Amino acid sequence: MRTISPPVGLPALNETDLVGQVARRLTEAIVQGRLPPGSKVVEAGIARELGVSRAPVREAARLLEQQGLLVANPRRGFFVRQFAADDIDEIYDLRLCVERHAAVLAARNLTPETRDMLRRQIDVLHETADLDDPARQVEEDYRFHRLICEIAGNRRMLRLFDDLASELRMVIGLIGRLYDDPHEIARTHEPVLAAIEAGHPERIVAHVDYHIGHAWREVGRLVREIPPWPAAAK
Amino acid sequence: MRTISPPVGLPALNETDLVGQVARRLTEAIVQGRLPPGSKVVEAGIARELGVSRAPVREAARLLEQQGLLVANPRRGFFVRQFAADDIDEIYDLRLCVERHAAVLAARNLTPETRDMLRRQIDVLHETADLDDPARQVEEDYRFHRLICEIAGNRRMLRLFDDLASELRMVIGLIGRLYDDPHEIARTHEPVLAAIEAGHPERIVAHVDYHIGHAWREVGRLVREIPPWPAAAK
DNA sequence: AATTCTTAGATTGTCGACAGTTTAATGACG
DNA sequence: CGTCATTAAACTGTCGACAATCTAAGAATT
Repeated sequence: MRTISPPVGLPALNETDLVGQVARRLTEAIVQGRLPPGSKVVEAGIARELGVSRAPVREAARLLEQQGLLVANPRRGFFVRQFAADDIDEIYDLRLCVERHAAVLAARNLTPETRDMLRRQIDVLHETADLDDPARQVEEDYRFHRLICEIAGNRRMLRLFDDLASELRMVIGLIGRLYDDPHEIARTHEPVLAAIEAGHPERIVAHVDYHIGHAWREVGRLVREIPPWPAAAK
Repeated sequence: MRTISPPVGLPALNETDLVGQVARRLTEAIVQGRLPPGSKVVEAGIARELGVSRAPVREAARLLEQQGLLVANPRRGFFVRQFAADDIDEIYDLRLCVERHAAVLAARNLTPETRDMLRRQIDVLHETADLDDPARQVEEDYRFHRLICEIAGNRRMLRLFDDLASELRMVIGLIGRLYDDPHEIARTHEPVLAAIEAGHPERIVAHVDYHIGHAWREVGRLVREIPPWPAAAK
């Protein structure tokens, strides 16, 4: 005797989504540097470690490959991606191009609700700045930029942002720290939001350029300083 | 007794890349409309039809999912993507944003060689226009735009272009025809190249906007005219 | 000692099978 | 007749196995 289907339309969490879980675990391991760039990802090893078979691991690896965290060599296996300085330039070049556009669109679609969401996120950034938790800080930073893309309302643009962010998360995670003064970072988001609220395309682009350009230079500098990745084992 | 390894560094074609082959076959079937939008892609069926097991089919499907041709419903299978009018808008919005930038970068990197490649591709477009082969025409059109992205020199941007193009190819393939006068299309590429050769960012953006905007309106119109896809079987 | 050949171990690509879920068809009931 | 349970078929998610290939260690050769 089965009772009625659930009345509230809940997102229906994929109870047994092995592929997703494996993908998350792998991502975590990569970002935390436990799987250093250049190292081989042995399917059977991961599978044994997680108590699953190789099939879900393979599919998860393909996912991470598409996200740019892994590189596949046919008949040779998956390897953790190695980033060079010019990868950073590519990512930020594209990101800048897209986020400029996203911000302009977001301004066009801005409602009181979405405006408040952005403001609240800046508050969160300030709160997080006190926690001395770099990973969390980076995460909340992305959340702000992601919000802009969401408000822009182009799903493909949002996906692109997520892909670029996943690569950046890896790089930044490996660098370890990013910002010297987390509060300063929180502050630099404010003029971006102000420009969006004002709705002047030129001003928006100028502020986005300044903000992202800053991060670009910063990350680029750090990558060039600590270049040969931690331990390209194997 | 094995002779020496081949002296010339050839690309080493992946003899037995089942996943890739399956992916190509599937793509073909989708673009040609044999797998209509909304229809279910049964793994076992495809596998049997191609004489392989389900594993490669699954991985190929995941690939096409990332490319936006399929949609995965957990525990329910893969379905051929259904495009609505707003999908077209999303794709072209993003494409415009990216190609503007690509064209400006291409102008910056332009060499006599790459310039000639672009010119030659326009010639090819004119030649193809006489063939009355819409699919080929669309293909050569993409080749021109892709060249610009290649010359721009950002690999991630190129990949984004390819993904967007693969979605557009599907839509346009299903629409059947695209251009009334293929020669006119060939001609409209010329001012774009001219602007890139001249190297004025504003002029480049203006011409790219005009060219892509034209295609946007055209495709948008056709999609709205022939809206409910051919046969959303199943 | 350095380089090439040989061989054993490790790893990927692919396959067929099985359990659990979804879907469609059938029949019961209002 | 239409709605709701019941059952059978179809399909996905996952697994373990096997052959083909790659990798690395050791032997042979110069």
